[in-house]
Amino acid sequence: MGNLKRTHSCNQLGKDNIGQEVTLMGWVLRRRDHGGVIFIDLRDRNGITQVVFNPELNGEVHAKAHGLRSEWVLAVRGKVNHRPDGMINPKLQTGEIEILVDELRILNVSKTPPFPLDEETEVSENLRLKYRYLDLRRPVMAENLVMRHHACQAIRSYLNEINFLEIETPFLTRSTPEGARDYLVPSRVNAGKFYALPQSPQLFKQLLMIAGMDRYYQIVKCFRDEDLRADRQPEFTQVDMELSFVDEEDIYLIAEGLMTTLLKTTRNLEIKTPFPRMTYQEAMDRFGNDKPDTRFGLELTSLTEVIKDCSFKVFKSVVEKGGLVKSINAKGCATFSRKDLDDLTTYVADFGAKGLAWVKMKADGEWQSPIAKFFTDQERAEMTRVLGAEEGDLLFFVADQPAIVHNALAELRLELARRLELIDKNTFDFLWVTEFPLLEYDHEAKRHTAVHHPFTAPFEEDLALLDSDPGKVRSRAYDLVLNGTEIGGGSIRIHQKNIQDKAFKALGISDEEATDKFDFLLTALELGAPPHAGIAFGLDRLMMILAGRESIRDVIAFPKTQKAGCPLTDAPSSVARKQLTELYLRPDWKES
RNA sequence: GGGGUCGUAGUUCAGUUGGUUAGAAUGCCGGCCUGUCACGCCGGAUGUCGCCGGUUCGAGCCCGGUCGGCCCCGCCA
Repeated sequence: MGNLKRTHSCNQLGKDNIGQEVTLMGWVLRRRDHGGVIFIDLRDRNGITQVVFNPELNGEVHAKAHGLRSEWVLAVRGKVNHRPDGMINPKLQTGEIEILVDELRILNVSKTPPFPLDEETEVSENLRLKYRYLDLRRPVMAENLVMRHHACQAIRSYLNEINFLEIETPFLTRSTPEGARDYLVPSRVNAGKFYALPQSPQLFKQLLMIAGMDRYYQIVKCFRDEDLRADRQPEFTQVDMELSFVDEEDIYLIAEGLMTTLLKTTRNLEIKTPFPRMTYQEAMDRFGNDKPDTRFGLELTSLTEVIKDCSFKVFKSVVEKGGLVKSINAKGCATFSRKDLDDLTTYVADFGAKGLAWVKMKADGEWQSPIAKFFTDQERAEMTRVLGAEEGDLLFFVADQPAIVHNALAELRLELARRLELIDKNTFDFLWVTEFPLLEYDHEAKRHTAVHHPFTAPFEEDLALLDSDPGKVRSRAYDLVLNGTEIGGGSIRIHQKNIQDKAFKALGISDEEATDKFDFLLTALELGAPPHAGIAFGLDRLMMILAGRESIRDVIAFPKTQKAGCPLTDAPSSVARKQLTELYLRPDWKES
């Protein structure tokens, strides 16, 4: 760079700087060479400034500028010039000015980039990830990282202000049962033993409460070795927190304040608090899942009562076997074609529905439907009434076991909303979902597993049910849902050993196993554990929603592909035989 | 583990019923051009049609397999 010092960023200069001598450094975005005057759009993280090489002003520098190419790295020194009349570019922040270059230094040359770094071309994600450092030069991508930085700053200052301590917890820790598959790290100094990377700092943050830290937070990586999705990476970031001497209301208040701060910082939006709340049961009944998108209607209506004695065998037998019949009224959708209906039937089949019955509402309450004939006039009238169906409406029915009915109709509801464009992209609807069941039955493992995690406190009045009817026990867990995405969750924790013992028992964890795996926690609970509770937010998902992106990969600097690989570094990779033997791993592993 | 979809020039894509020399745009290279801003004009070069095998007189196109990207189901306390 010689004696040149950068004086401004490429988004900084305006009318007020006219006449000043400045030095900019950045990358060549585009070159417009007129034979005479040459324009270069110089780009850095912040924006773009047009720099001008005029042969009449400086022939030597102009000649040098002729050879500039895309993504060369430059330092330019020159005067800020008011652009001539009619030459102002309103699309640029710096569009009123340009730099008349006196000195050009080529800090580095570049090969022709493997893909254009403009905003127009849609480049395959694999290529973008292989050259992520080029991809991130694109302003849209850079803006996502800048927004994420500002969000983290806002989170830290908000929590610091209300007496939270940021405390680090180990990455090399022990594997615990329950939950996701662990990433394992072999121990060199302990033959045959393994660390696990944390799925969350759950137990450590509880131990920090027992240590009297009172309020803890951490913006921290968590690791889960499960398959990837657009909103799931094997390593992801949580805003993790834990508080002592609090109940649900304290958590809600602090979380709502945090979300308010985030929306203000990232989108300059004021949001309304307190957030609405809904029990798990109500969410399932009305929306079919525990993370309802409340930006639109299309709610589910139960018809089980109405049709339980009907003569339609499909519906009747489902009800007799403990199933449900539920329906969505798609207002005004009677114009859907046969193909639309077939597509939707195929769509819900992915979610386990064996069929999708439909009714097109005609004049005078008449049903146009393959299943109309199975019902009496009275039954049809009653269903029409319950669903509030009117001429022009389209009714969908799914009959099956509750889990399938709810899942299929919840997904149908979302698909209908997308097709009908019912979702306002500028709305941010938060919702607390509460009173989750403590346990759910795992048919494969033939035992109950924790819906949240094994350290979640049950409702006190439900404690007696732990032995008699464990599936009925409600937990003091809560999820925060934003626009139909679970962005956070937590619970009041168990802080008494006898309750924790009961919880392990209900999960089918024997005393021996509990002692083996969780002795440190059980011991700690007996040494003055305060009542405590916590919550964790998925930062990647939050940023994805706030940045209006479809994938968390767009808000992560170096994300993984669906195969959990990194096209840039080519991780994961083979390792030297010696590395394996040092770790007491058999180096000649073959697929059996 | 399963389903769907994509893979052709550096990039984004087109490629008919299986038929002769695989195209377009953009980028790249060269020339011209003093006010552009996705500058313009003229010219030029550029292909392991992901990979392997099969069917066929003949395969970018059909079939089987495989690798990779993306979306989804399962999975993700």
